[in-house]
Amino acid sequence: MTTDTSSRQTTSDELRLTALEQFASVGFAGASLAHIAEVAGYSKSSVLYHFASKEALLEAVLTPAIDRLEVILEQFLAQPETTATRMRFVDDFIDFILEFRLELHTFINQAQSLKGIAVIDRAGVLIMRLSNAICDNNASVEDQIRFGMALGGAAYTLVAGMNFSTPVNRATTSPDEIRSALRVVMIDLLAPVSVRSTPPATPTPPSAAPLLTPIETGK
Amino acid sequence: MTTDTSSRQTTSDELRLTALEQFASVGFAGASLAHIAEVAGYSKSSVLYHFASKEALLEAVLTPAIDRLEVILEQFLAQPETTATRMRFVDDFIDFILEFRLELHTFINQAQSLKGIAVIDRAGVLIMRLSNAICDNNASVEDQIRFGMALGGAAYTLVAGMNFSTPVNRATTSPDEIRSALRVVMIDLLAPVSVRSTPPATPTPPSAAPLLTPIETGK
DNA sequence: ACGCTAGTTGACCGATCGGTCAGCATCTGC
DNA sequence: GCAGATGCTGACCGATCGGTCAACTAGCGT
Repeated sequence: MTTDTSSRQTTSDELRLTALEQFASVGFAGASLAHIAEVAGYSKSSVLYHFASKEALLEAVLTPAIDRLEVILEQFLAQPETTATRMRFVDDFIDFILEFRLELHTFINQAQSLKGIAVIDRAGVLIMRLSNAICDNNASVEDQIRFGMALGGAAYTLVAGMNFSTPVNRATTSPDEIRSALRVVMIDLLAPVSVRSTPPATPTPPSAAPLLTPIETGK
Repeated sequence: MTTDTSSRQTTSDELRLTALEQFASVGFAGASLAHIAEVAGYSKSSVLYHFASKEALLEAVLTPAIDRLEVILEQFLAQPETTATRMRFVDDFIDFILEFRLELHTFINQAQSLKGIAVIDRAGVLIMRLSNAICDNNASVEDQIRFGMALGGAAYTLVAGMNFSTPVNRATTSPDEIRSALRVVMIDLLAPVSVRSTPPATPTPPSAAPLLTPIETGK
């Protein structure tokens, strides 16, 4: 057995990585086993030797990300909710997004068409729980939109959105710069929904509901 | 000739609509001509009679949305920039997103794999110009992320994100409610990039509404 | 030397893909 | 009546899809 616990790259790993890139860029339906194999430097038969089917390959590709997300969520739900734990949660979540951006992008944009596959359904309920954990009680439509835009927006921006920037921009932007900017925007997006739960003493005067001013929509 | 200028549904229209739904839900690669035809109630040959190829069908599906987006952008760029014109632009943009959510979702999430198709490339440069128009001078990384999250987040939330909500929620949420909530969040996201003089935002309410002066969305 | 297992591959399969083509209605103008 | 579009279809094509299978190679314990 090649049980190499260290960082060595096994065939399985290479195939998983290549498949992930393909799934994220051309979609699950658009990525053929033959093409994945060719890019990775193997034959289609080899792919099907390591993974029972195309669906099994998808599961193997996404499962680590979903596992990690589940850990983060459980850890957050296990503690009593304070501002500190909530911030810790947001930071963990940003770590997750940055580390598993391709997996997130794959799931976010294709979950609807992949319903029925185990890991996809599992991720679906996880996203639901995540949404409830952040918006929890009296989740308004606006709160749900804030969460959805944070999730879908991050997935898009970090994967597809970058391709619109000039190559110069992409090259000169350090990961740390992206991370801190993303953090600011994410917190800005999710702040109004989080303010609600932990104002023990300090106000938020009733006149100004957190950030929002009622706006009329003509039609 | 069936030049019916009124709202009658021609075969071409039915096919376009069905194709749009399929492209948005299972992706361009995953949507087969035979399945589109079957759902619409025609044969695959009929689809290829009205549209020269699968790519031509995609172009016919996306072009109206891109045309509309181009008009909005040109109109904004033609005027001197004031708070009023900028708000008008944001409202137009939200109208656009709501009306063409499926087209936007299709383009946003599959542009990278469809590069080379005319309408996709055209949409790509349009998005670039749009980003520059909103972030214009000294666009920081954070500004670009804000724009990307607004764009990708809206596309996701309005199409895929809704599927996670309970059916009850989906049914009881009126379009107007969604629209106004989306407007608040979008402006919240894009406000800092337009009012750059404002110091780094503390989540406290008073500083939050720089350009949120209530304006009728004349539509 | 031996058998066993893991890894890899090409040949092959039925199904489906996008696309072509000849033909069948239906309607129009003459 | 009929010539010519227009709309639509089934039969068919080569290519590619996901997946199966037998065969081959290389290493390892005995």
